[in-house]
Amino acid sequence: MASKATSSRAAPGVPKPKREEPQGGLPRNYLRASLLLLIGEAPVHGYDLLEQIAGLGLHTVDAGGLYRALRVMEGDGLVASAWEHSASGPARRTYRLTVEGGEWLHVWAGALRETHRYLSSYLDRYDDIVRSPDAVLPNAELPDAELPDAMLPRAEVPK
Amino acid sequence: MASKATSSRAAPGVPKPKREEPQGGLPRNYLRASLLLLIGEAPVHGYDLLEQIAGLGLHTVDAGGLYRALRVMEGDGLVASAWEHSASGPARRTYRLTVEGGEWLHVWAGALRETHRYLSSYLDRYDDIVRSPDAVLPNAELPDAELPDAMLPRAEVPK
DNA sequence: GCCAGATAGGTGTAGGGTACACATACCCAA
DNA sequence: TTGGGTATGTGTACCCTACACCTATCTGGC
Repeated sequence: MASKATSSRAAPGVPKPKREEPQGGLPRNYLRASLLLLIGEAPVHGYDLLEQIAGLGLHTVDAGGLYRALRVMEGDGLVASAWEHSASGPARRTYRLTVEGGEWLHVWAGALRETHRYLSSYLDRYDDIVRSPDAVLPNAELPDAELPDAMLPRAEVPK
Repeated sequence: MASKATSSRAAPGVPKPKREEPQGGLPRNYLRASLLLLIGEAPVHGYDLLEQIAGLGLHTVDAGGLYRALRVMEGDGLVASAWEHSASGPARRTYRLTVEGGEWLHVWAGALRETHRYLSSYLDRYDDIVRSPDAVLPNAELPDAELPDAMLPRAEVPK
């Protein structure tokens, strides 16, 4: 297998696993959590969020989904918005955090902190397996050989 | 609000947010990833996994979902199973990793390592907000006051 | 014997978040 | 006036998750 399918699409040889989704192994509802954080840092509008949010791991955000999430969050009372008519370009809807949104940001941060700890545990155990001499694993971390690069959970796993 | 609803159920006062789901902010497909890790450590059967997997953050796993995931993973060729008739108790289906399953474990570990880094970044930025004197946040991390403990993303956020 | 309970594995299904395609409108420069 | 960047949205299918429910085996107590 392997051959040469570096094209972000799944290799034809792979039977079923279509886990090359953009969000790979990011937390559930991470979009919501990220939006709360960014809006909590400073009031922003959607298009700005669309560009900033890549820095939190959401590289290929669906713009529509982001705007939809914002409207839903406003409906839930987590954020509030106001139109801002700039001299250049279309009007922009600027969001700010509500009190309840702030509470939820705290809650989310707590949950993500716990997730962070569990991931540390997961990765430690994984490293133990890989380093283990009596590796149960069929083939341990081949430096740069057979591992099919087209079936990644996320599009790319840099660094 | 707040009052006294420490009962793992959502407080009645909360308008919409039903984010008190068991899996809170754990990664997407974390069940699959965890099963791969555990089976990679040593061959096990489903019921055993059901008990072990809590150690990875999945405290309230749905047993049916776990068994279903195992069957699907076997259908995908990630694991292989064999019946084991013990002297005491019902027969158990023991799973082991296939070569392809091992490759996917590596892939998942890479994705989760990246997620781990992004969560570090998220939490750093959150701490910056909380510590910030000119906090944009309506109310910063009340030590143990108003924060409603019944609307947690995960059931409990210990330690 | 019989029944409760632990062990062990499984199905049905509704809900919700995500991904992808597509639509709309404003403003500016060529 | 046409294209492209800015800015905001809708429609919808898919798939994971959560919850309820079911079957079967074996052991121990009454």
